[in-house]
Amino acid sequence: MDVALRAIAEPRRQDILRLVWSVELPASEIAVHFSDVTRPAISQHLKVLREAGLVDERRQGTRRLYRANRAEMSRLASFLEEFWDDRLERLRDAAEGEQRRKDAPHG
Amino acid sequence: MDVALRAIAEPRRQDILRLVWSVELPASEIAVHFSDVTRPAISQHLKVLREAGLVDERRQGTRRLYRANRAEMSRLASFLEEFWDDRLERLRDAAEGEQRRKDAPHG
DNA sequence: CACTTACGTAAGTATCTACTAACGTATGTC
DNA sequence: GACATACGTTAGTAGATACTTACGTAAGTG
Repeated sequence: MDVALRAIAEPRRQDILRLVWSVELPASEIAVHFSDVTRPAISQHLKVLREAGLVDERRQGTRRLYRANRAEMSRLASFLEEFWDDRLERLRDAAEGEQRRKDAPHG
Repeated sequence: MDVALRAIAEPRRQDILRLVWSVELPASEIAVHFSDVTRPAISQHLKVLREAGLVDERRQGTRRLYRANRAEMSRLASFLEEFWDDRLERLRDAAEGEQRRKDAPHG
């Protein structure tokens, strides 16, 4: 999960993800959209995204078609939402421990 | 926004955020929870989190009390959700162009 | 087969980053 | 004032990372 979070923390990879959000695109066409960077750099970003599960790859002849994996993106959004989750509050409680009694005695 | 995303991509800072999610804690007490790292390291992480707007700082005597900024975390979660948003789809459409017609219309 | 196309991979580099040890600073106590 | 406490900051370092150029490879074309 942290792998995916770190992958999407990079602006360049966010741009790539948006490009292939609902269209499948070959690597070369993705690279064309970024004039300030070489094709191998994009290839490396695609590798990071693929290993993070954020894009899927499909081969067609000599081409490799990429598309965003929305399910994985959804899990990523859920991860952030879980910061608000009650289950995590209980984990936190363990860390708080005595601190809580001092500040607000139950009653 | 990328600042916040990059800030939370670090597991150590995720742990810190969870600690101060609903309790205000002084820096030293936060540091105590991490035995494999020194206090200055935590101090530096707190700076990153503060500059990203993910925690608020309050001074009390010689101590500095930290607490998570839930509003900013909420905005961060929204940012990820916006990947699904129609507004972004339109931006992407510009990049797609004709490609869309050739493939299947997204139904 | 040679040649091209489309792409990943390797090697090298500059920059970033998470960390430690040492130092600086504000507040409180005597 | 001297001293302790709580904390940030600086300088330095090992490792990660985003990039470039050069090379490797698999699939198509003649």
